[in-house]
Amino acid sequence: MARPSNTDERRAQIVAALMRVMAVHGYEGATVARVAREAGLASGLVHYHFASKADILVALVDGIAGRAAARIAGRLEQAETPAGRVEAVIDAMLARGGDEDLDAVRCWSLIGAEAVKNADVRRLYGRFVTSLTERLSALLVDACHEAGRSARDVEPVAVALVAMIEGYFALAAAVPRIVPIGSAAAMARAAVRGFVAAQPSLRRRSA
Amino acid sequence: MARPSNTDERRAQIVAALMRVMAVHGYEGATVARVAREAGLASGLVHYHFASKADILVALVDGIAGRAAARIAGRLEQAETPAGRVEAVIDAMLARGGDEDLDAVRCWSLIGAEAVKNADVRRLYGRFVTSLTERLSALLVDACHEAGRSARDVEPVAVALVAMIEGYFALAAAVPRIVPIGSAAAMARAAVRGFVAAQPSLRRRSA
Amino acid sequence: MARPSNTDERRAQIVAALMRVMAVHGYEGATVARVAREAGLASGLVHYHFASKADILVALVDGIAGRAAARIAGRLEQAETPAGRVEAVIDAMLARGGDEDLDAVRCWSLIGAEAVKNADVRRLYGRFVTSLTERLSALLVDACHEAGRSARDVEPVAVALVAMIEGYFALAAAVPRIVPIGSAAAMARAAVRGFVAAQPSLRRRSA
Amino acid sequence: MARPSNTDERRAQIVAALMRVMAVHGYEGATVARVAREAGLASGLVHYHFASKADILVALVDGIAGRAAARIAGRLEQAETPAGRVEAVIDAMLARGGDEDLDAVRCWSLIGAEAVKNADVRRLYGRFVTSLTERLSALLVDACHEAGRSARDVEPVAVALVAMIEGYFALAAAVPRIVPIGSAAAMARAAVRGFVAAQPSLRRRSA
DNA sequence: GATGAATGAGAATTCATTCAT
DNA sequence: AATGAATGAATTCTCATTCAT
Repeated sequence: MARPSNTDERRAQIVAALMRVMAVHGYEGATVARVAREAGLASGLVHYHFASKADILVALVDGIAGRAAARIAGRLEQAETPAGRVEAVIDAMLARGGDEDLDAVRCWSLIGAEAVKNADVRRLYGRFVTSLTERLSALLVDACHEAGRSARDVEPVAVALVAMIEGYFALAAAVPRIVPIGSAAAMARAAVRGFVAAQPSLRRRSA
Repeated sequence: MARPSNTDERRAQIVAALMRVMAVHGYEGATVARVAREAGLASGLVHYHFASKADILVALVDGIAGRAAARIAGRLEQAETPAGRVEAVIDAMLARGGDEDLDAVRCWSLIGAEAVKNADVRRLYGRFVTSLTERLSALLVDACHEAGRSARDVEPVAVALVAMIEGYFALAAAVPRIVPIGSAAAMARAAVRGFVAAQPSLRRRSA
Repeated sequence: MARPSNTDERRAQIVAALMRVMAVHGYEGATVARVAREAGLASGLVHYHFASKADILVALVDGIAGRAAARIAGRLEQAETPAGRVEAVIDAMLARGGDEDLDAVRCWSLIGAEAVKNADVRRLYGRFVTSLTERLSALLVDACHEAGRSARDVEPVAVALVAMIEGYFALAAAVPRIVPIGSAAAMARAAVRGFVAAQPSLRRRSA
Repeated sequence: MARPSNTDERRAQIVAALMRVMAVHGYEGATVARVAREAGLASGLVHYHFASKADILVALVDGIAGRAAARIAGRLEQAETPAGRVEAVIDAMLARGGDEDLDAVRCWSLIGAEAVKNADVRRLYGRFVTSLTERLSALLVDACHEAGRSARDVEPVAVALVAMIEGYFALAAAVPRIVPIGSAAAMARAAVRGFVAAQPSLRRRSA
């Protein structure tokens, strides 16, 4: 009774503010005071809703990873062929834009760096990257089979794709001009095609 | 005249200490006091040799980038074919190991993040990445021509390669287990082969 | 008219919670939020019933001192000789146990410390200690007379007894193991006997 | 070379400042800023010499306990009889005065309270109190034997003496007026005499 | 060149208290 | 009465940088 809880909205508001501030100032530079000001809140309130600054970061990692997962799921639903599903994942990760996206990309890059020293972040970052790799591995197997080719040694390829994706994020965050517009997704798709084409055929005797 | 200057050694000592400390604690976590202790020096001395902490970082970026450039130059000398030269660059960046290397990789990943907000670092990081891209572009052109294929649209490919390289660094720094040993260079080479093979032939009718 | 006031119960509930929390965390460590949680109330409610945190402490001092006074009164009623009455007071203060008592003892010790800087607490603490001293003085006079001895210089003895009592509280609160079980009241009684015995006799020549 | 260390003086300076401030404001009220101001130092310097505020308190406990031990040792040297040695300890603890002493007494009372919740302080406080008790026990044994009396059950007496001493500190800190001047040591001495006199004689058959 | 003490501007965090509901 | 969100001042602690020696 009295005072219905608005914790969820407040937390979201704070996390969003952290993302915007962090995209400009980095994680250490995103002081609680700055985040609070960006969110239009008193700084004490931030700590009312989050136990520590590190917890806001964790929530941000969760949020960005969750939205990426949602985008992937959405695109996968509409894909019809195995190869299309691989491309759906690639597009979900690379074919996007907009200001909020740029902030998210910058933050994701900073999060990868934060993972080097912060165990919680490392766990979440590692979980996301690992699950992305596993999903891509599975889809690549299907894509190879559909093309009548062996699916051997697919995992390093999935890792390479993930590396390329993460690398594009790093470049977009730090040296935005270097990535030709629209090239990222196209190049990743091409890499997949090249890989599938290079796999040995399974129909040796059918010729 | 009395004491011969040892500034250069001292600076190198401090930069090396920053690299080791930063690999563990990140840039903000690498306090001047910690760096000095790691270097075995009094903390005041650090500021005698460097105007600011940021300057040490700049020297570190220079150092890591310079060593990478040297490795590239060394491998290029021994390469004999255009394709071999592309692979030489890839190997120079990805086919390595050892503890010092892991520190360097971690730092490079952190440097990429630092570039998001620090203009000096951004400039150096951007310069390195840009020059790597341009060099790869040129070598890819040669490799395509050698294979009798068109060299159109080579630049996005170079960028994709650089993204993959930077992405491997990010993964190795944050989620070391995920990259199968030795797979990074192999995958990058494969990607190049796939790209060249996919380019249209130049000699179709000249035969 | 609608809701019957429950202020008294609520206040008691809050004071009891402060005692439990304070026994563990000290007064500063007993945050209003912790006290409210311990009492099972919303933190805002605490300030509905008490103007300030300091007021809860004052109520706690009152409560502990009041219960001690009640115990003294109870034991005094059953004592029949002057010496027995002195011992009744000693026992009321020292011969007890139980968990709630340990909390009270700890709090009383903390209250003594708080009195050093907090005027309100000092007043209440001083009032209790002073009245205890005065009562003991009066009872000691009776006990001396009953034993046919002079009652000169009784006040410092009463103070010494009070000091011993307060000191036992301090030790029990901070170094519980050091006080042999049951020894406190016994030692205080012995001290009284020793004192009375040492007073000059009044009837030496009257026989 | 260069800058000879002055850490010891600085630490002593800071500890002394804490004692003065704490005697007025309590431990929580003795903010690092206030202590620094009292010591005439920049607040950062306090943390250069002490890792935490709690560490200053620990040093203060050490200091007060150490000075008490030194006073005891000094008086013991000059005592010649067993009974005199017990009184030497009592006097070392109770027969003193002066402003610095009042601060120390107040602080010691606060320290006893702090021991309730702070493990480090509890350890030091307990160690002091325990060693005081043991020393008094041993001296009481000698005093009893010298008087030709049994030394049974001496330990609770030592504890009672320590309780009285600590209690006098508590009273002096919180309700200074209540203790008649000079009465504390006298009463403690009297208590000891009463105790020894009450012990059974060892020379039953010599009569 | 070298040392390590000194400075002081923040940083995260806590918390009594207030207030809208 | 009751809730729990909101405020903002205060606190401990950190740290790059400066400086006396």
